Amino acid sequence: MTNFSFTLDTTDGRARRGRIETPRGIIQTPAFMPVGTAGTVKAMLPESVAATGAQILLGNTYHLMLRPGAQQVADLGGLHRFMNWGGPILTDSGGYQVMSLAGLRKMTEQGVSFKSHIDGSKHLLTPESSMEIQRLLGSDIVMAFDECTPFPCSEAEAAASMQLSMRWAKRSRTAFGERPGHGLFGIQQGSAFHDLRAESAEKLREIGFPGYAIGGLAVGEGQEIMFDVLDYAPEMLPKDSPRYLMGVGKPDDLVGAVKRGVDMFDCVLPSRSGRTGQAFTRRGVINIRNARHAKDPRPLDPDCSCPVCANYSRAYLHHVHKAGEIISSMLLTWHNLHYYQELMASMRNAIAAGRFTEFEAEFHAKRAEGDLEPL
RNA sequence: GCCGCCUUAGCUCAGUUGGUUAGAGCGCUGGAUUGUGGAUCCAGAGGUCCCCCGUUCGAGCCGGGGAGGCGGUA
Repeated sequence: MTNFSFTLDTTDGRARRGRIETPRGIIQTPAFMPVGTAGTVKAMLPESVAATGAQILLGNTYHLMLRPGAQQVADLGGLHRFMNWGGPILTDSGGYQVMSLAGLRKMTEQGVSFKSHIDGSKHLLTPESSMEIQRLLGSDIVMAFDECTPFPCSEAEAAASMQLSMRWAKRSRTAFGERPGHGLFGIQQGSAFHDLRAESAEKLREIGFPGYAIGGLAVGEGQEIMFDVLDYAPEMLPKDSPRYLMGVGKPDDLVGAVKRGVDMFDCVLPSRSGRTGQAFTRRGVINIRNARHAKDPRPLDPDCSCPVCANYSRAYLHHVHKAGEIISSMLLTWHNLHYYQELMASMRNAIAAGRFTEFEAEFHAKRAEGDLEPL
């Protein structure tokens, strides 16, 4: 198991059950990757993240480049050792920050110069430097450097952005070179335009990657448009490689995307929402700060097997959240990540059993019931 | 007892020479958050301007009286 490989075990409709094998461990797909931007899944110990069932984490080139610096991470033994996570790590290339930090950067054909939001210092990210930084970090799955195309945008803008990302994908592939045990993923762009998505997929396939991401979604277009794109975009990518939908999403986004043939996801929502008081449950989303939870002795989700639901009441979680206590972020993030992993596991089981359609119906039926009746 | 200062939203306080529907921060009640620039952002509710009388076209603001609080002093 010294190389990087993907095996497709079962399909059910367009939904796929498979596994990615890396020297650092196996990733069962469909998979959800918790986001650990700056070398930590905020509010979580690595062993707690592992206990939720997560098999791979996401880290970020841009943030680690600024602080503490890629070379420093490398000098301290690489990101895995630095943050005490022994499993696989995927690193984003900085492409998302090209969009999200639009006010702090300048783009050229060569790459993107950023003005650090921390100290104002200037930093240049290019396909070559992004590959070098991700190599220094030691990430197992490296993402090509791209521009996450904003939404909405005209077809001409989407085309120009996609073409640039494809030229950068080629440069990323060249700069990545051959690194046994590590994989470089290309990223499809093209916004919500079918022909651009097709052209992007074709260019990526010509370059050749061990995995492919669908980028530029979940950027404000809404679920309906996103699903429209996912009705055709995954099929444009090779069947025998993992397909990674970047930045997605809410639980029902994940279910709809798996149904349409997506294998991997990452999203800040379970961790960020955990810090701002939102909990994901089988019955939908609840906001723990709402006054109706103040005296409720019941768990967040009575059907959840996580330690938070086993040991803490909504009333306690309400109290510690309103009091601004650190444990509030810890417990809600833990529950949310556990829920996401249980959701992925149940989808994997459903695909393996050939009953994804039934699973989807049950998933939506439970949510339609709504949250627990007030006491 | 006397002197001074104070009293406006749940709390801490702004409020111009008297002029439409009296504001802020925090708190409260909700909402948002999708490859993390979020102790963030958005919205809403909430007032007998201590009470009474007077002046005035018009008073949170001016005058008189009263109540309560803080400080000083004998």
